[in-house]
Amino acid sequence: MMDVAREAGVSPMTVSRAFKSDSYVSAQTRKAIIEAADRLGYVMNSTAAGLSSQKTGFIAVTIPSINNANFADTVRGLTDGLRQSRLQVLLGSTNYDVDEEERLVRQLLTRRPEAIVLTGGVHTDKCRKMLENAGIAVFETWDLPKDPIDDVVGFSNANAAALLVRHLISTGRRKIAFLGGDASRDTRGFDRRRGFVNEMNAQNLDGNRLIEAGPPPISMREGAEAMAKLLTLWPDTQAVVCVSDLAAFGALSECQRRGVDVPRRIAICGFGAYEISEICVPPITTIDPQCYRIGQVVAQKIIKKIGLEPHTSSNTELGIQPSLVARASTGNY
Amino acid sequence: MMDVAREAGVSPMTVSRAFKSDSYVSAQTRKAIIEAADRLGYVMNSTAAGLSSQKTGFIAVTIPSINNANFADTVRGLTDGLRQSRLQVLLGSTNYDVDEEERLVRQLLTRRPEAIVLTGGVHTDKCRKMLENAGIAVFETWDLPKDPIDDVVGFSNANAAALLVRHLISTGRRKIAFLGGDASRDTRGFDRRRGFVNEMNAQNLDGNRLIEAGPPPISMREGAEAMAKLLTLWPDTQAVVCVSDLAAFGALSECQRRGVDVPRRIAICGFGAYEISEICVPPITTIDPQCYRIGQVVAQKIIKKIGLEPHTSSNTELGIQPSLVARASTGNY
DNA sequence: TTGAAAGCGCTAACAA
DNA sequence: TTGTTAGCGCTTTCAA
Repeated sequence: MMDVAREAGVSPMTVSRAFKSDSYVSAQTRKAIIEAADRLGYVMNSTAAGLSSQKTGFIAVTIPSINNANFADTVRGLTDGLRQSRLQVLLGSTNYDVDEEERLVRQLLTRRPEAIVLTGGVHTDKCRKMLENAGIAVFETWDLPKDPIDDVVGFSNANAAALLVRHLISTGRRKIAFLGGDASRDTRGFDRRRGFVNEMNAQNLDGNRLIEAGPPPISMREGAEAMAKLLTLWPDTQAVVCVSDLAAFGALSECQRRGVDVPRRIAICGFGAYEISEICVPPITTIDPQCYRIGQVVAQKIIKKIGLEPHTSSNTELGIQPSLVARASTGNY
Repeated sequence: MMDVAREAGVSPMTVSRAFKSDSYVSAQTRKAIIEAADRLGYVMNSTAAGLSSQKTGFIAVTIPSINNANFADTVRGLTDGLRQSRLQVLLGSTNYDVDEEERLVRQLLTRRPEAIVLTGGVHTDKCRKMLENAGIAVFETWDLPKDPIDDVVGFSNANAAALLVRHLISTGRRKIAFLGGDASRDTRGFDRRRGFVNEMNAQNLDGNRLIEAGPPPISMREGAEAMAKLLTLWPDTQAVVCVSDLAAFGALSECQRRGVDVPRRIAICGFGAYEISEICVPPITTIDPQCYRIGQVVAQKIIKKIGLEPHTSSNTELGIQPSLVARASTGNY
């Protein structure tokens, strides 16, 4: 920066100002400085800027897996929402594991992000404590935790699953199964199963047709295998709620392979409104959790909060309303 | 850190050492320091550490879209490969746009990453210059640029497409179409099309059956629409090479909707070895570009290079060998 | 194995 | 609108 200042014939401080869009620098001085910087191939050093200003410009984000279109959509919403700001997403993935999440959160906090966005509302005690101590805005998403750390932008996975159950019942099905992972890690998947069981019981139906397809996340292949298991165990099943569209598509493909008619012989629904559920034949009934919108809303809230500093907890939990998308895979019974 | 030092009864320098796994600190001193830090809720400040040591621990990575399982797999391979090191991925997406890439690269370089990993080998002049000036290892991936900036871990998209053409010809097809985006942005998609046309010409076949499905990336829906167009324009087409598995699955779904038999009436192949191509009915012939492996290899190279500093260009371009995965969607002609 | 002094490259605060 | 001074929280270097 000193080199640029010398080249442009100004003080380093003026160079610093020229690189911040808001600061008061005369247009021609700024132009001269930018040109000098270009000539010298100078690129700002955000590390030094962050140390000095105590503002790193980072928004830390944790997702279970980078390989999941739902979470990727939330990150897109967040990134797009922050594009016009000085803020930049710093992303890490937890592999659906709270201990891994704790490690990741610790690592991310060393970067002094100005806010942190978590997927899910279940964390280790240590992790929770670190987050509370960090003195920054904390967002829990994709869930509705009973005792939130700070702010929440999410929805009830249990209620969303119940929506599917009622839809299936309204189309005349009674013998309904749930296909998901084991309850070990994916708490959102577990909540969906809980929502399924509760709603089945509330409707005086048997909520015990549960197929476990291994540790989350469930792949298409595992969905197919689980469907094979289901057809063997309870061949009279009339409908199945799958923990995600990927599992649901796997299940559908297994039916196609076996010549099992969907939806007449068995109805299938998924979760997540992945593109595939819209395009496959028949298209799959699903829940749209509004992934992109979750990210967008978090971005808006962050911009609003980081304006008023230091962090003032305004804590207006925002419920997302997942919507049922009824399609042919649950029609014509 | 001074507070922790006071709490533990040592100097700040000793605390600093205690937090670096390699440094010489007696086991009991370290234990006391870690406990003191825990009591105080202290978390290291990587910003200050980075400024002082001139090592930020960041590896910058650019991908066209976070919403693409192929690139996500490469990022996974990279992240997994760096897990045991002190290095952390700093990810950004370019939206398949070189100008956006330039902006992103500039932003990422302000964070002073110790290496940068790019998707693709086509960049703006300014972007290239910035990268050359940065004095860090630069990796171009998913491509085989003629004039690489530094190091390369990729493959020839054109050759991979030719592989598919030869496969289709070997199964008896002659009237073959290509289904992809317009050539505006996705240079890898464009290279695949080029490889298709060249190979068709080399085999004395008509390489002009090209369907453009809009700006990249091509969604499943656009793949379906493009297939509809293809069946109208050239109804006697015997096979179609799609720019990606997503487009291919869209095309397949359109055939199912119309009762067009795949592979007897028309064969379909894709690109990318996405999970869907393996699970759908019939499974889709594709190219496996070894996404995860690309990331793994880059991680290995980075660890090797960042050891020997400052950056010594060892520049051993590593060719990835994409493999053909022949499946039912191109069988039984 | 531990400590003291200096400084990484920038920005806040104040002055002109 | 521009400049001066001090210091952000660590690590490097050198000494003990």
